[in-house]
Amino acid sequence: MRRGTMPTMKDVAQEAGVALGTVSKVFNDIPVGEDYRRRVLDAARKLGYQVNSYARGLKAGKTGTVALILPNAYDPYFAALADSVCQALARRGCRMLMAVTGSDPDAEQQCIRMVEQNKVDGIIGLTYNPALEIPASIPFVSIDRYFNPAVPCVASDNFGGGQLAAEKLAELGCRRLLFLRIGADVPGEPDKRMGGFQAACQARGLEHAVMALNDRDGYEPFRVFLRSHVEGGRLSYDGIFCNTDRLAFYVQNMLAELGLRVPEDVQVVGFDGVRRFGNDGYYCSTIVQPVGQLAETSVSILLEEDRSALPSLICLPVSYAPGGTTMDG
Amino acid sequence: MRRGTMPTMKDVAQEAGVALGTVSKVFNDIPVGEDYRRRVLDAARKLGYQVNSYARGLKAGKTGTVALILPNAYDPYFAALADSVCQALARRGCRMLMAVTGSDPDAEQQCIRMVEQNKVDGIIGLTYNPALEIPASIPFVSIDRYFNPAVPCVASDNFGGGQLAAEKLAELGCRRLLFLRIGADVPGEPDKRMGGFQAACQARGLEHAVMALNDRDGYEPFRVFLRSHVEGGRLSYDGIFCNTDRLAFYVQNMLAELGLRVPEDVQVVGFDGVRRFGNDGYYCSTIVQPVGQLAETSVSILLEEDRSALPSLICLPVSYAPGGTTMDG
DNA sequence: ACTTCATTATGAAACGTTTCACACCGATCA
DNA sequence: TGATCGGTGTGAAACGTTTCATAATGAAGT
Repeated sequence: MRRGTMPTMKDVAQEAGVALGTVSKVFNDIPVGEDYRRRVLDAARKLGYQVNSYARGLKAGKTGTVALILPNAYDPYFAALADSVCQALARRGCRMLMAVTGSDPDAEQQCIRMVEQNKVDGIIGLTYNPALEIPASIPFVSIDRYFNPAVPCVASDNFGGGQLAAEKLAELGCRRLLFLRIGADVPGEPDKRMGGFQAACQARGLEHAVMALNDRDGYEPFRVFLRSHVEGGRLSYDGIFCNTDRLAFYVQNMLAELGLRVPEDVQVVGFDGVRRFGNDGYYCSTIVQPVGQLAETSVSILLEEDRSALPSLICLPVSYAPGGTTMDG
Repeated sequence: MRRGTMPTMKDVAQEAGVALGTVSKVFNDIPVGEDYRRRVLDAARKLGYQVNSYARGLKAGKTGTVALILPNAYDPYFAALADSVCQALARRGCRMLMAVTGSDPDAEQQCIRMVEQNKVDGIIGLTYNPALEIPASIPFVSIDRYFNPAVPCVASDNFGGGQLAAEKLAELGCRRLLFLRIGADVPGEPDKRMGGFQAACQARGLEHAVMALNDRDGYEPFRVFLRSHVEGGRLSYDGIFCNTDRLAFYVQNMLAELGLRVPEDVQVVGFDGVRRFGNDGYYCSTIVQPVGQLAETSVSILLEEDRSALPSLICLPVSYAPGGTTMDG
C-alpha cells in the first residue's frame, strides 16, 4: 500500500487478495462468501481503512447526511429539536448538517440551495416561507408547517392542544378565557392552536377573547392590552392561554407588574413544554410537545425507502403538564 | 444537455462553448478572461448549475464542511455556541456538521471517526476525553479544553473570570465567600475559575471556602452542605460563586428552601452568561462568556491556511453582568 | 461425460470534479 | 522577418467509490 495517505478500497482488495468489487460489497452489506468477507474485514482493519463518503456520495448519490434547517439553534424548543434529530439520525448511522436561517424567507431559500448542492439525502425544515421552492430531487419533511400536501408534515396535535388548554383552564375554575398569540403569519400548523381553543370554549359555552400579534410587533402591545383590561385591581380574564411558553413567560412578568398574582388571580398555560434551565421542571403550566417523537418520526419518514405513498400530515399527541402557573401546582 | 438530471460542468462548458477546465476555474475564482467568465456564468445560470460538492470533495480534498462535536445541543450554553458556530461558518461559505456525544468519552472518539470518514475540513470539539485520539490529518480546535499544546484551544479567560467574580462579590460587601463547582474531572480550562477565585480572595485577604463535586454526584450534596452551614437562620457565607449558571440556578432554589433571601442574605454569582428564556436578561448575576467571539475565533483558527505557527491557547475576555442575585440589581 | 443452470467473484466503466502539461496566440526584440 | 516569451484556454488523467456485464465455478440433470 502507498504510504502517507489514507488507504483505499484498492489497497484493501490487494491486501486481502480479492477484487475491488468484492470489497465494495462487503462494505455495502451485499452478500459475499463468508471466507471472502472475513479476508476483507481483516485486511481493512489491518490497514485502518475507512470508506470515503465523498467518493461514495459521488457515485451512489447516497451520502448518509441529512440537513436540518431551523430559524435558530438557541431557542430552547429548537435546541431540543436539533438535539433529538441529531440523535435520531445517529441511531441510523447518519450525520446532521445544520443550517440556521433567522426565520428569513430568503435565507431559507438560500439554505436549501446550499444543502442541495451538498447532495444531502434529505432535508428536515422548520421554515417560515410558504412559497419555498423545494427541489423535487431531495426528500423533504416539514416540521410544524403544513404548506403543501405533497410535502409530508410532522406536527404536534395543535388543534387538540388548543382544546386541552381551554379545557384544563375551565376545569381549574376559569370562566373568562383569553388567547394570546404571537408569531409570523405562516399558514402552518401552529395556527390550529387557536382553532382548538375556540372550539373547546364554544363547546363549553365559555366566554373567550383572542389577541394575535406578529413577531415584528413585539410583546409591548400585549402589555398595553392587559393594562387596559384591568379594572379595580382585577383583570377581565381569569385564564390565559399563550401560544408559546416564551410568550407565557413574558405574560407572567407583565401580570406581576400589574400587581396580579399567578395563579391565584390569573392562571396561565403555555405551549411547547420547554424545560427550565435546570431541566427539573417547566417554565409554566403548558401543553407539552413530544419533541423526541417529532424528531424520530420526521427522520423515519425522511429516510423511508418507498416514497410512493407518504402521509401528508402526521399529528403527534400532546399532553398537559402543570408548571406553577395554574392552581393544580 | 441531458434532461431529468442535474447539469454538470460538462453541460455548462458545452452551453458556453468553452473548455471544461475554464468552467472549473470560474467556479474556483482562478483568473479567467472577462468574456469567458461572463459566458460561463450566463450558461450556468441558464442551466441552473450548482457545483457538486461531493465530486469536489473527492478530487480536491476540500469539502467546505466543518464538524462541531458537543456534549449536547439543548443546554443553553452549548445551544448558543452551536448557533454562533453555524453562523460563523455560514459567513465563510461553509456548512456545519453537528454531532452530540452525551459527554461520553467513547462516543466522542466514535464521533471523531465518523466525521473523519466524512472528510470534513476541520473539527471543533468541546469534549471530555483527555485521551482523545485526534487524527493528525484533520485540523482540530478545542473549545474550553486545554489538553495538549499541539491542539489549539480557544477559551474564555477562566482565571480572570474567577478573579472578577470574587472581586465583584467583595465590592458588593461580601466578607465570607464560597466557591461551588460541579462538573467532570477534566483538566481543561474551566478549572481555572477556581484558581482565579482563590487568588483574588488571597490577594484581598478574604475568608473563603471551596466545595467541588463531580457531575455524577448530582446537586444533592450541595444542599446538605448548605443546610449544615446555616446557624440561627444565617448562612456562614454571604457570597457564593458557582462555576456555572446552571448550578447558580439550583443554588438559588436551595437557598430559598432554607429561608434565605437572595441577594439580601446571600449574593450569588454564576458563570457562563446564559440568557434567560425570554432573552431579556440573565438567570443570575454572572460572568459572561463571549460566546460569539469564541465561535468566531475557533472557526478562523480552524480555517487558517498557514498551520505552521498556530497559537496553542487563546483566552477571550469575560465580563460581569448583574442579574438580580447580587445587590447591584 | 457433457450440457445447463444458478451462484458468485471479477474488473472496467462511470460518477463530476480539479489539476496540470500542453498548445495556442499576440507581443516584444534582435 | 523570425525567434522568444508570458499569458491564457484546453482537455486528458486522476480522485475512490458503485455498478453491471462478464467470467468462473460447482452442482444437477441427461
